[in-house]
Amino acid sequence: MGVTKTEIFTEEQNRLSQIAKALAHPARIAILQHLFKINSCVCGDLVEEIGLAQPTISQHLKELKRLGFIKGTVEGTSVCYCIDTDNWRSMRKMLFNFLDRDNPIENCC
Amino acid sequence: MGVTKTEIFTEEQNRLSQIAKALAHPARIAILQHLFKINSCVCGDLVEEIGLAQPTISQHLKELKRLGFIKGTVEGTSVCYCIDTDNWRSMRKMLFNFLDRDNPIENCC
DNA sequence: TACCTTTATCGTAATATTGCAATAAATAAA
DNA sequence: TTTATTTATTGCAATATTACGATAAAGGTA
Repeated sequence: MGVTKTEIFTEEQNRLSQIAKALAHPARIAILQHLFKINSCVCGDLVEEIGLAQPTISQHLKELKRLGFIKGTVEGTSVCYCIDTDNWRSMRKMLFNFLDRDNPIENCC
Repeated sequence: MGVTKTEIFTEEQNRLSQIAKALAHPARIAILQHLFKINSCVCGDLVEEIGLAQPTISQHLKELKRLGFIKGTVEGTSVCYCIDTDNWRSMRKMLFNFLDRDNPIENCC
């Protein structure tokens, strides 16, 4: 049917997959990398930096903002984006907790 | 268009987004969690464990296998799945490297 | 006010994803 | 060989995602 059956999964499973989904596009990875690289806000140079059309970048920014990875404040005619540090840390922590396991059985199959 | 423009991104950006995409579904999170929980292989009880139809689970397993998160070996009529430890660690490392940053500027906006 | 700049939204086309019934494939057991 | 069991594949319908042109919205400037 094309729609995920969220109701049969736990809160944690749904949350983890949502966080992962936000990172599941190279443009959104690139946006986050750029924000960390310049170590401050970004005010509109993402379109030339990344090479997608302005509406497309706007859409990706909206998605990152929806999940809480970034926040944006209006500054004159432009909007200033930066990492939302608190949310970034909490989502990173969730992913770390999930990923930081090791299967002690090296060759079970 | 609906198709991601992979050619304008770096190898790393594409790889990271692919890894994230594999985790971007609660069923695949649940499968991996289950594999870690039982701490060994799983031979076909995932359908009842998760609650999706058998072809759907098979599809998710295929995707996890394609990315290298799990591996499966035929064992009689059934197939035995487990975490692919080496790949798991290397993909985890990539995600860690990407996620383990902090923006020193707390409130730039 | 009129104009410019910047970002968001709308509408739409192309493609991808999710889910499952039906069925095939593979192997074990009778 | 026939039958049962388990998993993979096919085909399809419903929905989601990606991308962008056109345009709106918001605020600054002349």
